[in-house]
Amino acid sequence: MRKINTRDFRVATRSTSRDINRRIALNVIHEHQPISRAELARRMRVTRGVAGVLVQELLDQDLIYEGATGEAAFGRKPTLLHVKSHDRLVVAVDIRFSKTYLMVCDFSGRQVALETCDTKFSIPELIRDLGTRIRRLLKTTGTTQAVEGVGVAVPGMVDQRTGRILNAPALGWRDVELRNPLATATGLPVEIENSGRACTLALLWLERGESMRPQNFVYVGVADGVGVGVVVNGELLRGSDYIAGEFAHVPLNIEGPQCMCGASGCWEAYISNLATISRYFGWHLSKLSPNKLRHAKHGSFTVLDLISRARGGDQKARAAIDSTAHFLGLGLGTIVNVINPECIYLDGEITTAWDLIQGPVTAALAQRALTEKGGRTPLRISSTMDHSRLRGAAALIAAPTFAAPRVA
Amino acid sequence: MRKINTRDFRVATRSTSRDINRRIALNVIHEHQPISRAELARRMRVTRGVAGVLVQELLDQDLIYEGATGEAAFGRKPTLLHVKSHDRLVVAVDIRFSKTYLMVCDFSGRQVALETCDTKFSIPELIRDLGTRIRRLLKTTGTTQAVEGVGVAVPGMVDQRTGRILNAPALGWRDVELRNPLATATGLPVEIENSGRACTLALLWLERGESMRPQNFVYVGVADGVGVGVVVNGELLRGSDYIAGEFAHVPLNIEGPQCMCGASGCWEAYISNLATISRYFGWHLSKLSPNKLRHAKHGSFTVLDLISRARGGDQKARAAIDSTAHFLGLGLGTIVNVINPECIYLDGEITTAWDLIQGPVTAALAQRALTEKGGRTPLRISSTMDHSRLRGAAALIAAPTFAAPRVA
DNA sequence: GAATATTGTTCGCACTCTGTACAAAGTCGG
DNA sequence: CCGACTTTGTACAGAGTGCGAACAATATTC
Repeated sequence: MRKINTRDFRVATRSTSRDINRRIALNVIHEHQPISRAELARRMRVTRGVAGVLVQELLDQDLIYEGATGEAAFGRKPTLLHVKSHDRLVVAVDIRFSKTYLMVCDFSGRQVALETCDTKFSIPELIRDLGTRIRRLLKTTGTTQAVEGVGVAVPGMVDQRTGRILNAPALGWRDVELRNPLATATGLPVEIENSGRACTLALLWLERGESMRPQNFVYVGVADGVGVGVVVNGELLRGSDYIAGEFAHVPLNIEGPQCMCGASGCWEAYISNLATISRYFGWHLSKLSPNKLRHAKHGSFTVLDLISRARGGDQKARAAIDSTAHFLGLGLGTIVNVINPECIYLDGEITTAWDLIQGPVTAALAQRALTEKGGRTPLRISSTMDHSRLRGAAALIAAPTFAAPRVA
Repeated sequence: MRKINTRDFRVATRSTSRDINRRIALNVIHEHQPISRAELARRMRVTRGVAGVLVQELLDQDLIYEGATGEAAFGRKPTLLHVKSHDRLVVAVDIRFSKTYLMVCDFSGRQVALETCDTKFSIPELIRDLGTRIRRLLKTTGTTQAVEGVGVAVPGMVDQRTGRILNAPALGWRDVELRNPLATATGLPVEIENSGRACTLALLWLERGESMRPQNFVYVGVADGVGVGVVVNGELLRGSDYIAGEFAHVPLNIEGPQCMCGASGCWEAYISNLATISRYFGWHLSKLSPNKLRHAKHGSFTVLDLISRARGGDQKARAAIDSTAHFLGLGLGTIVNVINPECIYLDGEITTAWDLIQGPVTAALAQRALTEKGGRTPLRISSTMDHSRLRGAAALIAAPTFAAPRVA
């Protein structure tokens, strides 16, 4: 039951019905490929005549192609249809503190080329560098196919509409323009998004073959910080200024440890990798000197080391991880009470110890959830895909092809 | 950019365009009434021909009517159109611990009849009582017009889809069926909703004349408990089990005071009227005996008394209110970071002291908000309308007439 | 009274889905 | 091999849409 916005709506034209149904057909083919026209018609509950016309238009637009002839026990054999994704290319960029990753991939997220380089912290330098690298990358990888855009994932708050980076403390950026300069430097459309939300988009748009994603879910990625993405009704929650979904800075205790964001007691300050390691070494996060902080963040000792120590019998390591698990579950309880998703996807190094932390996490979640069913919200380990941030950046460009048309 | 659900979608038929445009026309007329066909055509950016046909259909369906002839400086005078809401009736029911309110009103929320009675805590008794009262109420108030349904607001968690009350601690109900028995008892369609969300629906659907509501906002009502409703893209956030939006039980401090919900340190435990009064008297909420608790909840001393003492110079009262204001602002900060609404509507007795609390509230909000602009999210005092819960209950029945049709 | 302006209706046209008929291409059983 | 049967894919008339232009109705201005 959505209210129509009387200030900004779209009336239906005589081609609106066809637009809607063509898009539905594309999605059904994408989901069930390879599929015949007749099967498509049955799944869409339209006549084969209409399905035939829709398919012809999608063929004309070069969005799908006819593959081999299929098998059937009886009657005429069907011609099978596939979505054309292997020759539609995207450049995905993942900017982190340590490194910057560039990937060329197709619309389904399949990798074509990959490149790593040091992160440039000066914006003009970054833009110049990315421009030359992207041009060279496309030249070397046989750019016979058209590249349709550049997607960029950044650890920080991004206004996805204007393409400005509002605040990226990890990179030291505050209110800088990135999209437009990069678009002119590369001559391609550019989209920018927060890295946690980019991962969420990858889950929403680029997962096929595996079990279907629900229309309502939350993604939680634990790394140096905590990235969260919220999907409601099949759509990423963006909010009025495109900065919604920041569960990382919901407090567990307003009198708790200082957080990087300036406030105190944020969930992130309890469960980030940095917090877990600090807990092990007995550091006080808020009292760390900048030097020690940098060392803790990018030192040689990682959460993975901590986990292996815990597995080796180190009780202090085990306690640090259990504590993180407990706080992780408490925060998930808040997400369940506020968003009530069908499931929550968890990502990050800490999830490799899922066998160790599952107990405390689900116990803490059930403790704070308001309903018993909410307490049993399924937690799924986001099958550690390679380069999920890069795939999310690619989804920024690929998604509009498949998205539902705006109506009413 | 919404993803199409390939398991559950709606293909467009040849009447879909007309359905969409007819509904848009109804909403534009509702928003700008009285309005002529030509003006409607201009606002919808369609030809006058199409607008004329849409209007004719709405007239045939008895959803609008032709009013007086308007004035124009030049040319033929327009016939003005109005939405027919005064002869479409609803029964609204608001069940509280203290009293139960019944109202007959029209589709715009205009009151026709009102009745108050003691709340029945036994479900079979409640249903029998409501059934007879509704029948009698409709008989005495000239039921020449058809009554289209019964909307019920309940303080507690409600599965709006099945009409079951999951948990209403204030009334002592847990997992009870209410909708279907009441529907058979009254012979009318019944919809049930949590009272906080009902108020949100009233804001979304039944406010005209005043300034337009945004498509993204949050409602926060502070009473014995705290009721919250979240509106995203013009739609109430319901979640996968219809229990989303429970910001009342997001923690401020997981080691804080015990909350009625069983968890500790919930926002509600810091800012409910009960918490404010307890703070004044120096009670510890979690240590109150059931007897004292009942007295505190329904005793003669209310937050309004506390406010008048504060205005009279009582420093302890002033401190208690300031403290509540501070915690209120901290929680609003969480809402801003998670939902990023265009504005937040505040309701409840405490808002009558807005001149006293505005400072601490906005300061605390800005303290926790991640962006400067988020910290300046407008807070609006929900212009204390009479019976906002009842109007929300009415909206449960009235809204489907105006809602956008489901497509794709 | 003629010119002008605005409202509201009508009609041919292009575009859409719907239902039916039909051609194409295959299996099965004799 | 041939006819009965099944399934796929296409073709076409029909009904429901929006689009654009023309036209009638109504009122003001000069």
